Amino acid sequence: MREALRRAIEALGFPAVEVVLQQPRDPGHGDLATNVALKLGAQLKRPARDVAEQIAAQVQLAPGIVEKVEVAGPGFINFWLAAEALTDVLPRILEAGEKWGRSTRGAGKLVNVEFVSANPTGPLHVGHGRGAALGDAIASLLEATGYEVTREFYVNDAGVQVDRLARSLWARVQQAVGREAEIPEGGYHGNYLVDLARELIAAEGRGFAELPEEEGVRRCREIAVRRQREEQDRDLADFGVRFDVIYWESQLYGSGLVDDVLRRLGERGLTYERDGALWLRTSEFGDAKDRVLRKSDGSYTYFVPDIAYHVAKAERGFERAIDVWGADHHGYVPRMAAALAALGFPPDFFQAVIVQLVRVMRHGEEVRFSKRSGEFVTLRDLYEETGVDAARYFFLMRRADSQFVFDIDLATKQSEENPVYYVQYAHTRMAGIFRTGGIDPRKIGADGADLTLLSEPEEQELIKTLGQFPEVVSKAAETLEPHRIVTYLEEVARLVNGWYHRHRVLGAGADLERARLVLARAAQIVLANGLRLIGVSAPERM
RNA sequence: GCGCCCGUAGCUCAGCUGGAUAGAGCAUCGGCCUUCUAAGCCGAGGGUCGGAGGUUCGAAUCCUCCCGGGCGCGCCA
Repeated sequence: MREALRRAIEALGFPAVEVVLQQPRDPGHGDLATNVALKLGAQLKRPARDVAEQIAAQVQLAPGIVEKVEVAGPGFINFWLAAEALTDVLPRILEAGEKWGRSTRGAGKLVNVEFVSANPTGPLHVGHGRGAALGDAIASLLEATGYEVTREFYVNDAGVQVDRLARSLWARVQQAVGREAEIPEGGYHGNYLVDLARELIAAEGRGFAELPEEEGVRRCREIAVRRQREEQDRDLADFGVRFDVIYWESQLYGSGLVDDVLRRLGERGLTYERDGALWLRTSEFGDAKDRVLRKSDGSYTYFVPDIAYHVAKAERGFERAIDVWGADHHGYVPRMAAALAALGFPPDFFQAVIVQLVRVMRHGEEVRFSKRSGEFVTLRDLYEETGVDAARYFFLMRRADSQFVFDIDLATKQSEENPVYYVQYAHTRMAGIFRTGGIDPRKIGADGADLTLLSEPEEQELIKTLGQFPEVVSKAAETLEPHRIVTYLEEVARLVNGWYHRHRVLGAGADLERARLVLARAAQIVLANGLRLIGVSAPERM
């Protein structure tokens, strides 16, 4: 099609332009349309309609594909496809089954998708949940487009925050045996540490509190970190998110990579000393200013291990590193990109996806959360109340960079007001047809079915839309935007529900029923595949 | 003050590498259950696409400025 247009343009002696074909939103404008004549008209300074007429007359299309060509509006060329060409996609969907929508664009390249990466200092909150849903869906999208994906969680177990956690727990241990102790400055006040301290005393005996402070804090650190990590993993697993690799910051120090990175930057002449500190010339690579690597007291800033961590990703064989970061970290993107550019990494190696904060509304008012005060909505609280499907769907139905309001009341409604069920219900209805008909959906084939009988407008629209799924998946993967899948699924569900309501499948007459079963099966496959990509179940019954 | 993101229907948001009358869900109003699940369908009302300029045959989409909201701007993590 595209090729035929290109040839026609060439034959007419017009300059070469990119031929863009799109599906017009108005069915009155055909099945496919192109605006090449408008582009050419502008370039040639000739009326676009004349150019369009010439192209339309010149273009030679394989018979049986296009039924009608028309020039319309300011110079669009509209095409109407023949019935066979349109329904041609249905057997392909049935044959591909679970694989429908997949592609091999990624060509087996290794990609690392790092997300959540919460400090091991407390339970995961709703913000982590949005990151988890997003990262997992991005990973799934990349897998669907042929990448080899590793889902990774990075643990800052060597920093100040963990130290504060350890000292906070130690203080709780002292309190548990009746001593006066205060949570240190910047420490963690959450009740989970009170519980953990009590547990510790129960398990280890009161003697635990008598340990020298240094050793007590050290053991508290180990115990608290292990405990928090276990709890986070449980929260994530029950949310349907699993990681292939948990990468510890402390691993980096053992590997010597941290010092190595500093050395490599120095060799390239990209560092300098000033005011007793060591600086990296990130401003030469697009950052707003240079950054400190080693403070004047001799210790490293967190920036150094972070750079080393990303270098390690490359050394582990990954060709792309995608990080899902909260909005509060967006300022570090140019800095990290600059550091990696300084080390000679290609610009497309590192990509950060910024996820905006989530506000949670309940009963019409905002639920505030803060780790300091120990009062917040945890991720587990949220999905235990709304269900995993609803929570994941809500997190993904909006663009990552939109600040959005999670309405718990809406998500928990078991009624038509809840958008989660809309897509699932469309899938359920298709399943219901097969169940009622006593048909095994996996055995439905298109062989021998006369698909040209699917001539109702609702059927034509639905078929066209089902055919777009692979493109939608590719685009979503390319842009790292899972919400495109949700938007698409809602469109499919709307068309499915409208079709289902207006036309019967079972009992429509032998030939028509046969054809409609193929369409119902194709719709079910697309809905199921799309839901799987975003980590939401596709139920048989509701 | 500087940087990034956002500003589209009453509410929550799609649409943004420019294209034909700006979409969905919720909310409001009116219809539809003897037939594959009404968690549904059909219809109606509702918009200066934050504002002002500019580029273009054509701007929600690109550019500039302004207004409003969020986040970030440390030898903190």
